[in-house]
Amino acid sequence: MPAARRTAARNATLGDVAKLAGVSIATASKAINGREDVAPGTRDRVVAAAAELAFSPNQLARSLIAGRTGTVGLLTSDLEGRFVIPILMGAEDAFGAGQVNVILCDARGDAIREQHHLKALLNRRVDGIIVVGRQTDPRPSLGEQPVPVVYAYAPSDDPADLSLTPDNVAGGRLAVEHLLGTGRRRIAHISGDPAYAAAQDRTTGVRAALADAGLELVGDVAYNDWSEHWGRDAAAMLLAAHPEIDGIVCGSDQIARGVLDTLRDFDKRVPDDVAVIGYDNWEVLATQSRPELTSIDANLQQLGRAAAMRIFEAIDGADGVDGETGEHRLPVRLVIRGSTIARR
Amino acid sequence: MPAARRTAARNATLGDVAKLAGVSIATASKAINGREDVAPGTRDRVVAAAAELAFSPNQLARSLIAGRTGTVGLLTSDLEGRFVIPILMGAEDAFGAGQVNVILCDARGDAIREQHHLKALLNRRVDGIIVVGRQTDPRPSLGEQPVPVVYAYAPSDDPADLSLTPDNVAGGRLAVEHLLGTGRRRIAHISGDPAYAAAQDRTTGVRAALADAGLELVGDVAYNDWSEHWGRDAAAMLLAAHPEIDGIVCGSDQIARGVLDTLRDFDKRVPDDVAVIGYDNWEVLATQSRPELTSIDANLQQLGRAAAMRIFEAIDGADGVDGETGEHRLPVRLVIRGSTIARR
DNA sequence: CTGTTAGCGCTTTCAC
DNA sequence: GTGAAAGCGCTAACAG
Repeated sequence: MPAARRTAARNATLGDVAKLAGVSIATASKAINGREDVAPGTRDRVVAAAAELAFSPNQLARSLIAGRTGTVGLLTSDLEGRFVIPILMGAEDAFGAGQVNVILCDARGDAIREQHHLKALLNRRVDGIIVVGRQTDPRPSLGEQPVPVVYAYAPSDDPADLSLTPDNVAGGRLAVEHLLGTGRRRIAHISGDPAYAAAQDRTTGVRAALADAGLELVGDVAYNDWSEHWGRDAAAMLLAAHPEIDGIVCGSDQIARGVLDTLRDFDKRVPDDVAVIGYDNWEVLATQSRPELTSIDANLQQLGRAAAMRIFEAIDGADGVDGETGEHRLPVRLVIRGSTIARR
Repeated sequence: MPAARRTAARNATLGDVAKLAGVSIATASKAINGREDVAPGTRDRVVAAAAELAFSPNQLARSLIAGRTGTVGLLTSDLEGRFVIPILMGAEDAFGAGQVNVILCDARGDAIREQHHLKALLNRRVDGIIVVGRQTDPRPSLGEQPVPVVYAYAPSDDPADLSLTPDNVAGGRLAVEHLLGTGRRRIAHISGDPAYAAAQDRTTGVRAALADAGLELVGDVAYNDWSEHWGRDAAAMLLAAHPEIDGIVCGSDQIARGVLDTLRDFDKRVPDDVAVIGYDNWEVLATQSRPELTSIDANLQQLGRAAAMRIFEAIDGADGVDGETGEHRLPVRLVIRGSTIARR
């Protein structure tokens, strides 16, 4: 039967170490864990024995006693992995390397599968669960659970839950303020599916920033979907109707890529004639266009970090005390590239 | 202190269930696990009690006894998550929903961090480890470990390890055979970093398929990096030197996207004048170009599935028997879109 | 069929 | 300082 490489010898137990060091299991335990009440000489013998046997403490047994596993479940339906990977990296790092491990479960957008995974995670006694949606629209709450649950990227529809989401309103604002800062005044906005909260929020920010400057959008917001195809078509329509446009805020980097294509077809120079700004800072798209795309980054790694920290705060906090609830919007960040400011 | 939603009551234990059902813990265990030797009436009482208490068996305790956790560690440095997510999905599915859970660790390309994660995974007593590289070049072996290790996507540099990689030679072949099938005869090849095994292997396949048809590549293989930028530049150079080209095999979808850009600049119609084929079938790139990209898909989900199955075969197999070793190349697949065959 | 007993590997009192 | 003993939650013999 085909299989993987043969494995090395079975793991040594604390008992093996104790025997080799000539002490009791209890003493070995104390020595290994650096407790004070062990004689220096004994400690050295135990540590040497552990090294010799390549002893590695069984985390299962420890967790069983401690009632804590140091693991977090990440429940997602983000098939692309675009959002979930940075969030996972942030969660892993929340308490320094190797303190927390993440069990990643992909529900593929299926509620049944999500329930299965939820149950599996609880059986494994994860210390908490981070639910990562694939859009920023509210998603069904998991309800009350025996461990803390934090909703990341997509908020829960239950205000009694804690949700951490990127501040899309601020993102829209940031985009427009940057364009205004580069001297643009005739700004249009092309976005994705208007049913998405992300689309609405970003537009709100865009409009607010323009209003603050005494300006309005050129034309209506062009909503449709988040694709490059739509970016191309929408830009063509907008430019035909409003040739004076000198700046375009896009709802996603994909849309922005399409917009760049069309601007090229129209012989418009970017950023000289028209500045373009994307959203998501999806590197593979943003850094490979010509020119490269200025974009809004949602700081997802920090979001993941924050989510993990909230979980352990909830555990460590006084029992029975309500945790923070509601939707918290985390700051986003502008990443400037050549599509808004010409390279020297 | 800000924290997550308050948690529900502590988990019930088997003891709680047994007491409520008026039986011993052992009997409760048997009933819960559907063992035969329990009277139907008793079983019902136990099940009812478990339901009432929302009992969920502590997997830690079970694993401690069984010597198996039903978890697999996924050790990666694929920051994008482009390869690792499909592999993870495959591994999760290897034995039906919820049987296996995956702990995903991102080493960020740092050897120290990788060692930390490896140790953490072993302490958690994962049943095996899948190592996912970010390119198909051989990577350093983890050496002998107490659990089976399978290298996926990137092979190990130690032939004593088991590695599962996509068959890049077959992929190059497949690409050319498809172009030949659409009547192309003057085929060029633009690829990425020639130091990558993937680049060399794909080129080997490309050349072999052409030779089988009594043909040769038009021009030299254009190697540089895997970017859209390079795709644009290389295509411009190739078309200037060889205007007769009617098919281009690209080493990545990113390169292919750049090639499409240049073909447009040169007023070449795709696929009528020139057919273009990408590699990786990265949906966000392949389905959003104009026209959409035909590409080679590495079947990573199947690769992940295979990797997980090998791990459990190694565990279940006779102890002391060597597992299969060496690099195994798994079949890839052609995905046809508009860049090689015109839409009706 | 059911319950008693032992024990997975570890930590933690609490005597000595 | 050190070690014996109890126990985390569960399963697996083995008696009854």
